[in-house]
Amino acid sequence: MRSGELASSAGVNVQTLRYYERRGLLAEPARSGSGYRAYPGEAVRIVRFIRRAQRLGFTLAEVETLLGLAGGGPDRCAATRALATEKLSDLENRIAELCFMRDSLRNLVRTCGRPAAQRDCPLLGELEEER
Amino acid sequence: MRSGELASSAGVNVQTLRYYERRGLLAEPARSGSGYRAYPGEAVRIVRFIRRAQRLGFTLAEVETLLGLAGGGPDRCAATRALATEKLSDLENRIAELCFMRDSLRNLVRTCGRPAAQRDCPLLGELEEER
DNA sequence: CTTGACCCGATACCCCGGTACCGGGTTGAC
DNA sequence: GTCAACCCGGTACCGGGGTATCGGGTCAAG
Repeated sequence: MRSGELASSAGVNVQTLRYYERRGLLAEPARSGSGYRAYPGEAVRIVRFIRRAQRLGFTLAEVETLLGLAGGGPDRCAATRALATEKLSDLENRIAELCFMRDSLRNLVRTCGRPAAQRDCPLLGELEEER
Repeated sequence: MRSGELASSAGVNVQTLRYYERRGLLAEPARSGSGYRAYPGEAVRIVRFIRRAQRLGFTLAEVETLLGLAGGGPDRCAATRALATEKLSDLENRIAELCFMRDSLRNLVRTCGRPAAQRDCPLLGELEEER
């Protein structure tokens, strides 16, 4: 698969692929005789994975770590487990905060027809007095 | 409260406060005779709110919107509600994706002592074959 | 009345995650 | 055998979100 094809099927642009390659996120692919990159089919999944992780708020450096986790054998398990566990608690905190924010917005939507004093939004409510 | 005090109690640096002020996130505070900024006590909560929202993946532009929601009266309710609703579904999607990622990492932690073929991580597992 | 910690505005710079542009080579359908 | 569509490496640029630095004014303890 050439770079244009990979780019369009993974939904990124060609420059971005080269950028990922430079950053070490995407292994350097084989080259055709004339120097064109020849990606294996799995590259599509890798690139999509990168995008997904990014949407979830992981940085590219973290994505690199995440990709490393997948490859480690049982020999590297302790390190792998430590990394995964750390990411996990990070994730849990973020989920909890987002849920709080979500509940808070739900309340706002439910009550925002009322005068300010009767609204109920713990998140935004604390700012009601100012500005 | 002067800028240094606000900065340290909200956990940001003084330049950042000025940056937020330029961006319109933080109202211009009153000034002392000699031109020093004099922030009201609530500024601490506002700045902390900004940081929290950012950690959750909101951009500063979105934070501005969020701050706007708090102030809107019932007259601007329709617009407010629309914005809040939109953010809400956005939030819900992100929560769902993060939960998927969390479950996936949990499985990895649970099973990563086994040989690769017996591990169970839908997220990372799909990358097991390559690299 | 000096000295150190603080503040001011302005400007420049930094990292991240790309994106665009350049001059030039390759491919392949017509 | 030409022409559009693709690819190459290199380099420059962009927007977001700050951070650092400069030259100078202010405040308060000693």
